[in-house]
Amino acid sequence: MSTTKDRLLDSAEQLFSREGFSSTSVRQITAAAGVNLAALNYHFGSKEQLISAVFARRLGPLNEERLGLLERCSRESEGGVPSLRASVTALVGPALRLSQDPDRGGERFMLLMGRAFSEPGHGVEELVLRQFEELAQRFFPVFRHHLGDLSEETFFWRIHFLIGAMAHTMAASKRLDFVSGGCCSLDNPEAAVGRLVDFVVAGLRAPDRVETKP
Amino acid sequence: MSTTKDRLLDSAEQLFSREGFSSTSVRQITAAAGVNLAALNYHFGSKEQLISAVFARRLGPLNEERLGLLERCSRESEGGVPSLRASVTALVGPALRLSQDPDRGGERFMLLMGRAFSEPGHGVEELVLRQFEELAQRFFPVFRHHLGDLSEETFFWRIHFLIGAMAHTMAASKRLDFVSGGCCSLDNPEAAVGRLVDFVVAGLRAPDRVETKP
DNA sequence: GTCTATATGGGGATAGAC
DNA sequence: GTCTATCCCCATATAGAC
Repeated sequence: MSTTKDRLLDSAEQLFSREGFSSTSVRQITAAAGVNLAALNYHFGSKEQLISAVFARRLGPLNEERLGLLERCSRESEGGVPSLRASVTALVGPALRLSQDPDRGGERFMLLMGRAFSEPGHGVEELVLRQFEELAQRFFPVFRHHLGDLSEETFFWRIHFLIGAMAHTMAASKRLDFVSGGCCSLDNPEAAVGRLVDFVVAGLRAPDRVETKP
Repeated sequence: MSTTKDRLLDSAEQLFSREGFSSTSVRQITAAAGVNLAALNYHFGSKEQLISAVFARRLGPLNEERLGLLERCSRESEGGVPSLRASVTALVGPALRLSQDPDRGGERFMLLMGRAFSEPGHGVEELVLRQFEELAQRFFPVFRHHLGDLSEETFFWRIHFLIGAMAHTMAASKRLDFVSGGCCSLDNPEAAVGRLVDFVVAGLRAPDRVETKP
């Protein structure tokens, strides 16, 4: 039997992903969860703290999975440094698989990640960026090891593009349907991971043609 | 002298980009514009129609610029087909330059584009996708001409990644500051365009390693 | 075209009984 | 932990005078 707290988290995740944070009222959430209006404030204190809780529930395990994969690749590689392809896969694979797993929020949670940045003022942006810092500390040095030819500026720009391609793939599968006229979809996560990694690794490895200003 | 209508559009653009659509009230908008509350409904009919108007004002000229650039490249190329690099530049260049031009909404409008997709229910998503269709009709055949080796499915996935990298670059310059520890920024749009094009063209051209299912 | 005043409805949060 | 009832505030939209 699911607890009141869990039902609130589930209903909130679903409604926030469909309607946005501001457009979703606590009355809608409690009604959908089949619990009393006052239970929300009792368990979470406020609507804002509920929003944070919705994110924290998914983000922790996701990032642990990414770090665990990276570590496994490190141990299995000679020299202790995983290949660029393997490390990019460790970063984007868990996220894309999560986005197709209905038991862990599936597509809903990925839509929410997009919203975290584009609908500010709920404290979520900070939460997500803080979680990201831990990833950066572990992943960036590995990337840098394979991309020593790039200037520092170009290196970070490339990371930025990588994040963009990944975020868009997670959050915008509906737009993929649209641009492809229906011929592509995300139902095969492993193929999507492969395609994303192909694209990103080639982009990261492109020669650095932009002069850094002196 | 700016008209009431323009002042409402400017204030709305600014507030929507900072706070989101639902969180911004018509009272805030009219107060910031220094006009009467009722003027908003008089000129635009409703808050929703104002939102659409904010987008339509910027999106039309932007896409015309992109199509114009593509056409110019076509005329200047032998055979009438511009290079992959030139056509990608025609697509992403105007958007990145716009995002740095305060006279045309600058960064504000780019944040709004992100919000258009992540805060639904205001009719904006449809508006943006409709505008995008015209771009697709002109740009996609050129891209396909240079990427004949890819399966159709992989081709559209690559376009999807291209859009992701572009959208993220436009909307998320603050996150670039963050991931780079402050060493990168968007103040030099031409360098940013160059870096984005380098990354994207290399990604598009990567060999197709994913088997299409039979 | 612009204003004031108001109609009408919903929002988040809480006090206090059970 | 859960409920009811309620406080107080703000939302969008419009009617009707100027």
